[in-house]
Amino acid sequence: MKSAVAATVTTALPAQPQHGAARAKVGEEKNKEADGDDRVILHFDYDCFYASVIENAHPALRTRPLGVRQKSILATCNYVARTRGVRKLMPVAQARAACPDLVVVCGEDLAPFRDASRRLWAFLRGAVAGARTERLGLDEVFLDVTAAVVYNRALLNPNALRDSFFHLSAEDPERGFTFDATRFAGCVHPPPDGQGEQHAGAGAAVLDDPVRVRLMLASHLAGYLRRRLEEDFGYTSSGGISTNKVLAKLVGSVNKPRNQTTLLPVQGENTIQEFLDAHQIREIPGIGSRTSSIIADHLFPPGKAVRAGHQEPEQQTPSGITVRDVLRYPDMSPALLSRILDRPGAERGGGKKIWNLLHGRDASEVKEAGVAPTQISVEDTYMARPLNTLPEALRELSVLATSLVRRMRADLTTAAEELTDPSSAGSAGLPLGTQQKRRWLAYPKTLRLSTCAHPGKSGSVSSTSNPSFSRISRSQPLPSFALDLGRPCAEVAERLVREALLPLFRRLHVGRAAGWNLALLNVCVANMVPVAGDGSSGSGGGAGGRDISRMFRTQGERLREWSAWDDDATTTTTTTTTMMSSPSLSPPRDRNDLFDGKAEGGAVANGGSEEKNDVEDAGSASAETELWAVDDGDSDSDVGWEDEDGDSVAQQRCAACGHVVPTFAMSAHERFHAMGD
DNA sequence: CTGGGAAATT
DNA sequence: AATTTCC
Ligand SMILES: Nc1ccn([C@H]2C[C@H](O)[C@@H](COP(=O)(O)OP(=O)(O)OP(=O)(O)O)O2)c(=O)n1
Ligand SMILES: [Mn+2]
Repeated sequence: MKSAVAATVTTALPAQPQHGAARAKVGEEKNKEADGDDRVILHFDYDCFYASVIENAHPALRTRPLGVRQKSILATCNYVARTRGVRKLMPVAQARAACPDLVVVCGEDLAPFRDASRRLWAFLRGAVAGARTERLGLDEVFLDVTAAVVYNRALLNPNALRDSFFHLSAEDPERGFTFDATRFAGCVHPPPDGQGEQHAGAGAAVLDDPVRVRLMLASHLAGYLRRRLEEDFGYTSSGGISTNKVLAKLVGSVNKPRNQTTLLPVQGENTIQEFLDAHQIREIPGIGSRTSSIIADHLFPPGKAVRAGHQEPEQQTPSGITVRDVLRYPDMSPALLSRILDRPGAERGGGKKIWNLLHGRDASEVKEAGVAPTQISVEDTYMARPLNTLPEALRELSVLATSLVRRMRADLTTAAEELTDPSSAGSAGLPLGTQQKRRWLAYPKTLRLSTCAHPGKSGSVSSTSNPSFSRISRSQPLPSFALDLGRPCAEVAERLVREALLPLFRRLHVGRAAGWNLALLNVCVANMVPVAGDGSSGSGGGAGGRDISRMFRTQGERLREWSAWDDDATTTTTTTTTMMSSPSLSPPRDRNDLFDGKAEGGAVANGGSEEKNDVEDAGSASAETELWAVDDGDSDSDVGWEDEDGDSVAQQRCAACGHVVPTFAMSAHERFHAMGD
């Protein structure tokens, strides 16, 4: 609250002569509402992520319609299933009706997905020096690659654009890749004339349009990173390239599976607004179902006029209102939006924020995620048979607490190296085989228990956008014994139940000894305090190998690496010709030294955590045989991975189950054997 | 027969 | 402690 100086946004801008390539003063970000094209942001969204994790562990499933189930809905499904009418978040019964031979795998334990997500994130975060990375959920990553792109723009050689080299580090000239700077990688959004809707590779970049050149460079960077994710890790993704987070994410969904799209403003056209106008407001990241329906109800009151003509009883979330509908509404303005959305508990600058999103403006920074989570929770639902008696509740609390303690140890501790060895700053230094002493990276201060009562059988209101019933929660300080690493998880968990969770439970349901009809329990630790000497964002679950980017973690240092070229970028428009690095260095085409395929977060004892992924087959009774039958088709089971190239993928045979698995996926496959069964 | 989370904001 | 957003 110290200097709310620039809070009012008006800010006359008399003296801001810099144009185009002016880099952002990183310290302040609030009042720069100017063009908003001073950054370059990449967004990655892994394709059908949970399903991809399962497929990498069981490659035979790749060619089959696959759904990943949590209780009675499918969290996601692969693209084979989608062509057969299966959709994300679809009830299992409905999915099976649409696709009788759907293979259904249980995905209630998120550990495998969390683990895969972390390995991909560790790669992305070490891949581009000076870039900041932000994770959103398990399968999305934003990268702010402005510094690297500006640097590489300065090094472009106009006389040899086709043989350009993209530097991933200013310090190690060999780190990078070759690319053709006369074209974009992947798709561009408004599709260039003549080209079909889908394909791009779009036209030569005009060298004097700095934004266009930066986006061109970024498209190649995104393409390179996506190729690494696919070839080295086995995960395809969709990429979006633009100048802020909301646009990068939105445009990435234009060409969905295994593709990427760059939002490329066309001179003299209102490219960005036209792109946004056609979207349903609910589709804009940051405008959720709640906001969306409030706006819709205000513009088209339910009792009155007919909406646009097409309001079929189907149409779940989108609600039919487009960005254009909102912006064309009489007297629409940030202030009007604020009034519409105003209500107790509403967000402070809500109207203005929504207004900006509707215009594609998003000044929010890509926030570097700390290695340690700020919250860990474990939950289970009991829709089929709600909890009503104390023994039941205690049993479930015990299960959840055990799982929570295990996760605390996995995600909040690291191998304790220390002990008179400061030389570990540089690189690896793995304590081989020594007893796994671990120490806390951060410890939680708060324990919270949440419950949720069953909605009730008498068909209460199930409006599409409200939670069927509200959660209630109580919290208390986390007892210190919960941090004792010397005791078994189960023992700590039992004590946690008796001394903390049960009291919390009684506070939640005062005066009722039974008959709560609970449909959900959630146990959560939060309020993490970083352990001194480590910093919450320091080392931890990151890649074990050398990670150059770690040296540029702070903002000041981040800019320093690229800064020599950043400064004169504006003045020297075409004088960079002599700075070309030799493309003959030719980057390592095949193998990436950042990837050593080791397990990372799951170092802590993990054995038989709960259930492995059970496979069910709808059509036939032979559930198990579907998965483990090796002989069915060695030849055809991997067809999907030879799609475009015609190159075959290196494969190995799993010693445990005999299955043929691509080399890159072998470590994931083996992890599945280790997990259960 | 409608998951299992994580984060920001108030 | 609750709501809302995101996946
Ligand atoms: N309401 C949601 C949304 C997502 N997820 C999980 C399952 C997804 O696999 C993963 C990623 O979410 P996405 O929306 O990106 O969906 P997918 O990656 O599965 O599919 P797509 O290829 O459309 O990105 O997060 C979930 O459990 N519940
Ligand atoms: Mn995804």
